[in-house]
Amino acid sequence: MRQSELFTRVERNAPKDEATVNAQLLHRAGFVDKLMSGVYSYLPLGLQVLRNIEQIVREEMNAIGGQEVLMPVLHPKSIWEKSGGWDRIDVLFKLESRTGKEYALGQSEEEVVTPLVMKRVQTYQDLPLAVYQIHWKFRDELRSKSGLLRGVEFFMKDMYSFHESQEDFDRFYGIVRKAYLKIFERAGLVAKATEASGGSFSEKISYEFMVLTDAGEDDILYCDVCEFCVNVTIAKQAVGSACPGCKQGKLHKARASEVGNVFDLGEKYAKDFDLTFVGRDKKKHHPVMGCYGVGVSRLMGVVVEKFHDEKGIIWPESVAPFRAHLLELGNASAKEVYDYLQTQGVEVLYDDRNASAGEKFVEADLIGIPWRLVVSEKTGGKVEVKHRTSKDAKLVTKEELVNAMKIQTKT
RNA sequence: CGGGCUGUAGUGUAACGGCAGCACGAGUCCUUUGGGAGGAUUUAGUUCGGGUUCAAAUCCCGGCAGCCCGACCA
Repeated sequence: MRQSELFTRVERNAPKDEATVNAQLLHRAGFVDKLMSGVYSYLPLGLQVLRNIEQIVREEMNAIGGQEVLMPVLHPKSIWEKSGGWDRIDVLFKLESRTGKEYALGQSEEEVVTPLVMKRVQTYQDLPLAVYQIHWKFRDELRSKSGLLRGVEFFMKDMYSFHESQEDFDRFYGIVRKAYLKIFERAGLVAKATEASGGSFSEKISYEFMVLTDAGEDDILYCDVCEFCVNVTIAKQAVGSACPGCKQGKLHKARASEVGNVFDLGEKYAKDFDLTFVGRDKKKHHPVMGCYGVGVSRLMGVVVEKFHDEKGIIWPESVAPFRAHLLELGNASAKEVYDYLQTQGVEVLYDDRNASAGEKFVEADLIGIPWRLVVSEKTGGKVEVKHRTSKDAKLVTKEELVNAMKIQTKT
């Protein structure tokens, strides 16, 4: 992609109202544009990051047998009355058409997926089943905040699983848990599986996947030795007390952002929508349901909160909008290098603009693409390669570039 | 939803109640080109409605919007 043709551009100043790093940097670097509080447009660079995260999530969900579907955002009132959500869920957006019909905007999709699955599940042989989608969600939050971290409209992966027994749900939960930790790891993050309350729809414990960041909204207690971690709102322990899990470590308190969650829905929705299957005992049963979310757009914000410096964003290679940022300085032309990299399948943003060297460097640091390549009169036919996190650059020929960019630098 | 702060050009910022200015950006031209270059020229603004006043960006009231704290976030 030629940067001269990119329809967004960077801004020198941060918007004065934004206090969080992700809101400031993503706006300045031209990744997103705020339409109103909690609602964003994703511009070319931002959309690419969103798609990259989405693809990681998709691959991991497919790997555990999830089947992707796309369900409606506009829902009839009737399904929300059946589950009781119409009156109970205060974040539910409700609309009325010109003929007076009432609708809801999806804030979660149990009401859609349960009847959908009911049409295709007859016996225990059809179970277990897991379907998911990656789509917009709407929640009428009283207060959006912190850039992409809490929106009224946000992009989310939601998966729903159906099981013939509680034991089978528990088994599957373990599989999803591993897949989730892998997703966050691939996005460059370390997440903790945290015990939390099940909310008003479930008496059972739920699990939240938390990334430690001061920009988050939750406080968690975690063990410094084992994996034990609990949301402070339901914690029975105090800061500094011994870990109830391993009995060795101490509990520490930290601020965190919830990037994923799991709910054990039991038989609630199956009963609401009368979803049954014929079991091995030849009798009718309600399946046990689970629901699993990953906040895709929030994840993008959390990545920026975790990976930035005073100059700008530092994208992990797995989610970066491009692998390389090619700058041509002065009268030199990097067109040949650009064409070559494209034949090698390297995603490259080519800064072919007529701008000063300093401006190009500053903007490249702000945008945060992992590898910076420079072609100038100084590089004498070679290309200068530098990782965003490194101070040192080296000169290589264009044929050596692909190899030179394989060397990972720790962020 | 309660409380606080704030609304001036695309962005950032000035202007005692008295001619709305500056910087960056954007357009054109010239010179520049290794860490936000220089010159010439052009472009673009007081959130909305009411009130006080000879006169309102400025004071008062209300709406709307943004941010922050809290509550909320099945």
